[in-house]
Amino acid sequence: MSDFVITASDKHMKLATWNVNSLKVRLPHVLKWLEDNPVDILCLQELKTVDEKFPLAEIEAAGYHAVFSGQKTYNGVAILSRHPMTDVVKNNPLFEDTHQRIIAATIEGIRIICVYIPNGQSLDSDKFVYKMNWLKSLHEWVKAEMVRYPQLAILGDYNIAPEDRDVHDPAAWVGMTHVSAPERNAFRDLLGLDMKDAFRMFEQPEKLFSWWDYRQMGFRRNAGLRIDHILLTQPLAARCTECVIDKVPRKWEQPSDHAPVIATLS
DNA sequence: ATGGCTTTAAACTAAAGA
Repeated sequence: MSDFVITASDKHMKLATWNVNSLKVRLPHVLKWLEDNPVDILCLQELKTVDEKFPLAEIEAAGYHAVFSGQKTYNGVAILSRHPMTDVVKNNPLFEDTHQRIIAATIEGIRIICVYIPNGQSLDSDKFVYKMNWLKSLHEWVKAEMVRYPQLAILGDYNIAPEDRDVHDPAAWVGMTHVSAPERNAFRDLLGLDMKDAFRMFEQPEKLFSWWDYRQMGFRRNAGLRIDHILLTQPLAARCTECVIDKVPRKWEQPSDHAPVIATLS
């Protein structure tokens, strides 16, 4: 009998991430998307609202627990989960930050880290220095967390297109943030902690992105970048059977400029 | 074309995003 007991780590799980670019504006999209895609865990970025205005009642009515870390106007992250969450941590304890860009929780034995990595603005800006310092500190923290939590996933908006094939027009992006060598090295350093980019574990369509510029009909021209990622430690990567980007909500009225990314664990 | 589009906060304009 005990041979057939299903333990938490054997449960089929779907993990997703979505930069919603204002939860106030996009709440109807989030609720509709969860109806169509009842994932176990959804990490959200760019809430752009304070915690007092987080739509907890609506999220709970949809069958989800929620933990969140918001601020006025900018940034803000949340984890929605069908299962209870424990050991919630807001921001990287190794990095003093006035921005709310990280929230972590343990769900069904999996350590989930939801990140909104800084944009960087331009390579010669103070914001780029901030982005690189932020990434360096994230690496240090994740390295330590992996020892405590062998089953660890980092989901979010990385604001890094890891390779040229993740960029609609690599020539047009030369010298821009999101594609520079230091940013790509920082992404590779995270993979170097023995993590897998879930999307690249599988055969994927060419030119599939997770963000498209609002301007100049970026989505219709497929002028996009793949900057939203799900990184998995080996024990989770071994269970990952699929990773997809869902372009459907990008076609809805008044969409976020990002699309959700979903990983399935067996 | 330091433009293009969207959001927020505030105030009829500016900052930030990517």
